[in-house]
Amino acid sequence: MTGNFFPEGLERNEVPDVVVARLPQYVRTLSQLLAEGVQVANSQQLGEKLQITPAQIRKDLSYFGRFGKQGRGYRVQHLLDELKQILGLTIRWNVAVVGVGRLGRAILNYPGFNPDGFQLVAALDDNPAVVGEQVGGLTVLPVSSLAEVVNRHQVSIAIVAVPIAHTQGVIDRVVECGIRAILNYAPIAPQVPPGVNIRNIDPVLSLQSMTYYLANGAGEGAGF
Amino acid sequence: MTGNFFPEGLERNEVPDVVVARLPQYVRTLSQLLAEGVQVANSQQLGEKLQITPAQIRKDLSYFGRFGKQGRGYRVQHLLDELKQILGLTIRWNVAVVGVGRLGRAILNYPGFNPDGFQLVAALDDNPAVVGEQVGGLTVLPVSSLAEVVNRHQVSIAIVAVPIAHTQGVIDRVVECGIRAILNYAPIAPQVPPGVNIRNIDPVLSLQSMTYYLANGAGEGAGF
DNA sequence: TAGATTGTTAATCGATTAACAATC
DNA sequence: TAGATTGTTAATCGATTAACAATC
Repeated sequence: MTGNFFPEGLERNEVPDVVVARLPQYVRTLSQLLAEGVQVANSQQLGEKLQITPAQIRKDLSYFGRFGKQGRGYRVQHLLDELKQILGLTIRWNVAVVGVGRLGRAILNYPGFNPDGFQLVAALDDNPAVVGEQVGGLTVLPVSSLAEVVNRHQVSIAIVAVPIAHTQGVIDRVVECGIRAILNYAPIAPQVPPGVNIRNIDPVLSLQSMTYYLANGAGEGAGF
Repeated sequence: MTGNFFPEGLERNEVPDVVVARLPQYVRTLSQLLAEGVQVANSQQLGEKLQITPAQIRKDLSYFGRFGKQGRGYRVQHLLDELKQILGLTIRWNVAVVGVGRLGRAILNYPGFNPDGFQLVAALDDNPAVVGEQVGGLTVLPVSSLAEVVNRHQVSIAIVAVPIAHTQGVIDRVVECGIRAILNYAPIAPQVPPGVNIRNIDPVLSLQSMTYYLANGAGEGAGF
């Protein structure tokens, strides 16, 4: 899609997933610092904000290049730009929401995706009572039109918020349409073929791991 | 709060957080198997369902006791009961929702928490226009009444869904009221003192780590 | 230049997996 | 009993942290 960002001959595959998962947090913190007018930050200061050791921050960044200056630290604006580039956040990503029930509606009306460059461009549902309705500024389309919608709008991400019983089936269809990134809100862990990314938003699992600590005394440190 | 569940003299602290985080998934899978009428399952079969190695499942379970029979496997009902007990899921947990904006409303109307033993018993907001309103069967109370509400309803978990600017402040107050488990929906990582558990539900972070793989070719295996 | 902080290598730590004796 | 699978120990793997030479 876009070029690749591995200057020193590093293979993409060498970057651990856990490192990639931290980069968006770095972007958040740097954006915040920028908004506060901070121009330069060192790994120590970033580490405090992020609750991560300075060594880890430097190590993480080293997978992608050299972004700091010895004796100084990192220019906030510069590092932010670089990380956004690496994460593909300079591109606008078109997103289709499949499932316009209670949860789907909340997602379609949630204003938190667009500021980060994610455009909800289509809403789909299989319930004839819902198709045609206007939700979050979009006309709900039948799921049967998925392939067409994906092509027409250049959709590369699907947010799936359908009942458990339909989730795996819907995700299979989404994958068939060429989608390679899925955000799933159903409380199951759907199977996807290699090369397809999926993340599950599952608040009940989070609650259920916390009750362990509530029931068995003591808590963790800073959570995770 | 309740008794502790470490038969062989195991210290609570020895169980890695990552293991605790997997237990709710085991519970899910076992519930599903039970619903399908499966009575016995071995670590191999569980591993396939969960996309985890059989060795890991056995290792994880061994932190808590011996639940299987050599040559047979695990009785689904029995293991499920044990894990629910360990996770504290036999208790009913009372939950307060702080923040009754769009997101808070979606949460209060979401039917997915109660079936798992979490009771939403109070809704609080600081907006005078919202206080007094009925949402999800609850009358919205002012945040100033938090301490009283926590005591009266024996609340031990807070779901916080307030704007970023207020999140840290609200969470500080929640902690002051004695809450030790927090589910935060604001897109920041609030600081909490040791002994307090917090989980952040942050779909934008999930999307932003997926764009990395979209922008830089290839995907991961089965997601995470 | 002297002081500070990066980038990177090596050491440590912890989690996952393999292997197998115990045992149902 | 023979076969299967657990529970557990030891080996491996990978991620985090410490340390320090390079360098701004």
